Amino acid sequence: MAYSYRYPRPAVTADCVVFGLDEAELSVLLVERAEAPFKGAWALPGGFVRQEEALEAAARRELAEEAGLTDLFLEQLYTFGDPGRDPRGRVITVAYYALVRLAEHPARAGSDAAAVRWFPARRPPPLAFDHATILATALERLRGKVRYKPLGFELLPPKFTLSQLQTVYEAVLGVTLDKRNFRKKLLAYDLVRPLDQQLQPKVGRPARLYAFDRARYRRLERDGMLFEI
Amino acid sequence: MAYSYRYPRPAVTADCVVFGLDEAELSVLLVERAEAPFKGAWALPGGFVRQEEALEAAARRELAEEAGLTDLFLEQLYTFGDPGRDPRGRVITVAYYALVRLAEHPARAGSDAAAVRWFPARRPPPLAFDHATILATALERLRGKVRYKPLGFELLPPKFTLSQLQTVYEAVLGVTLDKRNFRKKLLAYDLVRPLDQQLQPKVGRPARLYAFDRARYRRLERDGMLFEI
DNA sequence: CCGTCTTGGTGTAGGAGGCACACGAGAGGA
DNA sequence: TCCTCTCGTGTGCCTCCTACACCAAGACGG
Repeated sequence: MAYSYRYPRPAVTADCVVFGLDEAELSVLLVERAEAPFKGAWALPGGFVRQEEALEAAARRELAEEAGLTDLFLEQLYTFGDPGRDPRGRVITVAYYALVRLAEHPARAGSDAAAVRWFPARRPPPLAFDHATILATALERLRGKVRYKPLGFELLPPKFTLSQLQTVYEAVLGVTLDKRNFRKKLLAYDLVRPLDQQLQPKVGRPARLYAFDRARYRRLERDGMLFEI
Repeated sequence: MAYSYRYPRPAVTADCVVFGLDEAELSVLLVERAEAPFKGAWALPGGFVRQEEALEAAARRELAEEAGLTDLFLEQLYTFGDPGRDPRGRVITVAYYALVRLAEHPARAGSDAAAVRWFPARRPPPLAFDHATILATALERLRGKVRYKPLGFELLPPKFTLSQLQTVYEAVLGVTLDKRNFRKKLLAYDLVRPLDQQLQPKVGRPARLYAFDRARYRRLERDGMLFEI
């Protein structure tokens, strides 16, 4: 069976830049390509968009198929469509970026990929296609957006300590922040709710756990206030 | 002649949200559709991406063909691809937004459109397809980005008065700004170069002209300083 | 049991920058 | 000459940002 069109049409894929946080380093999930072109090279998870499938749905499906990831924060990044970016012909890629709690998602290959692994996001291996450009674009977007949208929480478990949250911001922004100022500013927004629980670290004093309060964030957003780290 | 593929492929279009500034109101350029579907309705300028054409190039070509616009500031906005957004079948639209100096570009229909007109960007007529959604997305992006990127200058002629610039920001942000504070803040960035020329308004005192200094902006950007209105 | 190690948690003072605010200047037209 | 209109300018207050250091709580080992 074949599909015929009067004019040539590009193929369309949805690819994902999945970020996770490994201790204090920002990581990106890559899959080893099982097929030519770039067989054996590392690439972003993704694949062709089906005819009756929304773009974001395609991205989520590919993540589930290739890496077993479901229910993650996912947002459209940019669309890459230069002729020649894929040796097979004209392929337009709608790129997404995703944030996951890495601890909950150890790398495991899904049915469609030879291997799946986390890599340091700022020191990736050589990538297939123009995926290095896509990754760089995603890093830039993440760095820009984390400052005024509550993305940082997506990289952490539902209950987290303020030190962990600070680590997230430091990893994403690539800077070090003052502990007292960070806590003061964050608590002033009233976006995190302190819990009556503590997290026992390997060594040192136990730390209080907090939870992100999405309802309060929406209220803040509606009132025109803007959250800024 | 027909093109056959093993799997069905979506058609891909590039559509543009073109903003201009008419006195103190933000305007958007729309074209009247000459063909079904939505024949006679207003729509964003745009059209199909050719096989060997980059996405942005397609957007620029359509703007030239449909509205005679060339050499404008253009940036990718978002990609819209829900099944069912076009009654002809699966169509994925890579949307761009553009900023032009409206005074230099009176509306005139190009070869491919029945009519071209400027409309108030916040009170558009009913639009074809999901173009109202695309316009709303563009407005939101513009409002967000104008605060930290020097987009405002793209809506003005190369030589402008500070009052005109303030009007741009007020139109885009939808707020009123204090004249003294606006000037103080802007001049502190050293991004506009005062000229030894004046603009004579219809009535009132003549105003000094300024020019945006792109080189200084790049330097500022490189030094990690961020421009914020 | 006590000392040491490690991480958690807290307050203040000084300075920069945002914001609110009013009036004289220059030009044209009546 | 006077009226009207737009341009252009400075200050004071108050908020928020930043820089900075020490005690607390628990674990572990000697």
